[in-house]
Amino acid sequence: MPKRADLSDTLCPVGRSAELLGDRAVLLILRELLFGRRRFELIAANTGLGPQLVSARLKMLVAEGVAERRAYSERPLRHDYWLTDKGKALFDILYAMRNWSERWAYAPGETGDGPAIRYVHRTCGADVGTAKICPGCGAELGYGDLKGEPSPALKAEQVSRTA
Amino acid sequence: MPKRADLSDTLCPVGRSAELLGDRAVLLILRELLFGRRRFELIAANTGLGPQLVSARLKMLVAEGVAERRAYSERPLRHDYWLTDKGKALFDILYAMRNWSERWAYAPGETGDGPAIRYVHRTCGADVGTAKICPGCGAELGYGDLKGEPSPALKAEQVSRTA
DNA sequence: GATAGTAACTATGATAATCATAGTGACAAG
DNA sequence: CTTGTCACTATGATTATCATAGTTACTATC
Repeated sequence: MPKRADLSDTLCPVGRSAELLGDRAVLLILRELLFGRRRFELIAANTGLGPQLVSARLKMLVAEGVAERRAYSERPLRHDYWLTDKGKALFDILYAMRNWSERWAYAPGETGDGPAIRYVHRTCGADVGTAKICPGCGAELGYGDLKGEPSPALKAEQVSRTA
Repeated sequence: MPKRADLSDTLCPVGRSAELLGDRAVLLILRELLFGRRRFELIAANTGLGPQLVSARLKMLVAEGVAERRAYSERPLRHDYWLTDKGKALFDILYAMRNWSERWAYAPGETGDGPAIRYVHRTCGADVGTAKICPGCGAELGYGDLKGEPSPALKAEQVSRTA
């Protein structure tokens, strides 16, 4: 393909974020980072993406100010990736994606009898289901407010990817 | 590139929707459909995508049950594209993208003095800003609840695309 | 009634992004 | 001094994307 058209100068807010998020690799890497999986090899394994793609996208995310690269060990020198505030704010989008999928993306019974990931509000303990505000306490739900519990089937899939 | 890896069988809800949404063309076309722009040529013009890409993606969206193709004229035979309920539910995701961009994706003053798109709650008239629930009446905000008003600069951009 | 639109597409060739696989550099452990 | 770990980089085959032009089936105008 020719160089993909650049949308970063459009004034449309959906277009702007589409430039960043309209890319499978980016979405998967952000999922990993939002789940607190920060190491290169773990991200590559969990997403199934090749190291070259992971490398290229992480560099881009750092350049965009969405993630930052930190040394977590000096000897041997090792780096991992953390979300910035700008990156953490993407939680709302990925959470909306999760909510849509739980409702529309599975065949009946495909996830067992519950959702693929059960989310609980950390501060009040309520199961939030797919709500935008906590049904227990009415608080808005943002980055870090939820504790996710993958279904047994999903957990098994995750284990098989890293094995 | 080789055939892109298929994620549609992953049990992760973010992975599932990433298969659909991790594509610039899809996001832009969904934006058009959510804004009520249903005709092929208009979608192509507003997104800047070539007709072949628009055609391929619309076919996919129809196959996925996100959109449907309807005849709006018999003589001459002409078709356009409408969102299904499954498609309308994607509003939450695009709205979250818009909210993120309004906060993080513009240089200071780039959009004038307000947001790139001002959204007003249809039923109560309140300016919702970038809230998830209406600050005026407390209602949840979904597809069709909001009336968007693009800033003068964005409106000019849209006009220039269709000219 | 021949020419010029209009709208929704399809066809073609050049280019570049992606994948799979293998390899590198710097260090630690046995 | 060989093996292992981790964060990458290198290479070649494949294919999606872009730009541009063309097609089909009508309607409207001259």
